[in-house]
Amino acid sequence: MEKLLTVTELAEAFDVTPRTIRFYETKGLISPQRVGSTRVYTYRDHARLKLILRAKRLGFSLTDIREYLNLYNVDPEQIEQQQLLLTKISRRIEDLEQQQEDLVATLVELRDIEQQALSNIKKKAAATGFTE
Amino acid sequence: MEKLLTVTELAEAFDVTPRTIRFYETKGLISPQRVGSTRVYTYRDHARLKLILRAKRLGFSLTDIREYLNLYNVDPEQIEQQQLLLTKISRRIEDLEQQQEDLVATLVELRDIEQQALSNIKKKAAATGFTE
DNA sequence: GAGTAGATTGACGTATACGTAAACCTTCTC
DNA sequence: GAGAAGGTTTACGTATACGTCAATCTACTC
Repeated sequence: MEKLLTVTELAEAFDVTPRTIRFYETKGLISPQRVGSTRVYTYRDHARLKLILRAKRLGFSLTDIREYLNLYNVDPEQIEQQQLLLTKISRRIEDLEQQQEDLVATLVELRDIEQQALSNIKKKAAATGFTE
Repeated sequence: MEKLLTVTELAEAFDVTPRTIRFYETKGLISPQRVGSTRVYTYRDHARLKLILRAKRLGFSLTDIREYLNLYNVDPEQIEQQQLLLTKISRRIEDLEQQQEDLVATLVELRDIEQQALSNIKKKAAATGFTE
């Protein structure tokens, strides 16, 4: 038996607000079943939201994320769809590789500043006479 | 002698609009000299904009970027400043390492989908009798 | 010196991504 | 059965990041 979640429960699981999840639904990112009018979320929805939030942390727009999620649902029988899928994926991968470069470069610089800060503190400590 | 650039020239160099650069100025991200009322940008401004746009690609908000740029301008003599700098940098680094994880995970999944698509196409080609 | 090219400062418009409040339903619980 | 708890939709509000004029001001150029 699968444990079903309410909006609030799912929201708390990922530290977002229910409003956010409902908003994503209006944007077509996630579509839970209903019991009456109440939304209920399955494990699959949980996994889907996880994907959404990960993509958000990477700076994707909700529209981009919708596109991204759709990559998972392409009919394996339709060759043309698969071909199109390949080109879309290629573009995404290129973007992410660019981002990876940016990330590495930024990390290098931050760690450099960090080292300088440490050395500055050391110097000052020595100059002030930390042995007293 | 240093080659000075106008807004439009700098904008073209990075494929953004002059409006964008002026907007960044109102946000305190970049502050060129003036000749009369006209903005002129030095090589340092060029480098600074490069940093800004790189951070943007990583999904930083302009406010975050302002903070980020300020990390470069902390007085090396003020130990307290340097201490504060260290904690700020640590947080940034943590964020970026999280992002790196996200990135790697996403890339793995995309490449997986890519392989499946390729295999789907291959199968279909075989089934349709591509030898004829 | 009239025109054109490119710069400037407002000021308003717009898309994205939610926050927030109002009004309304169910569903327990006592 | 009255109320509290948590769900729903609808609608307006808001911060961010610019786009898009409009009006104005030099600075050449012919």
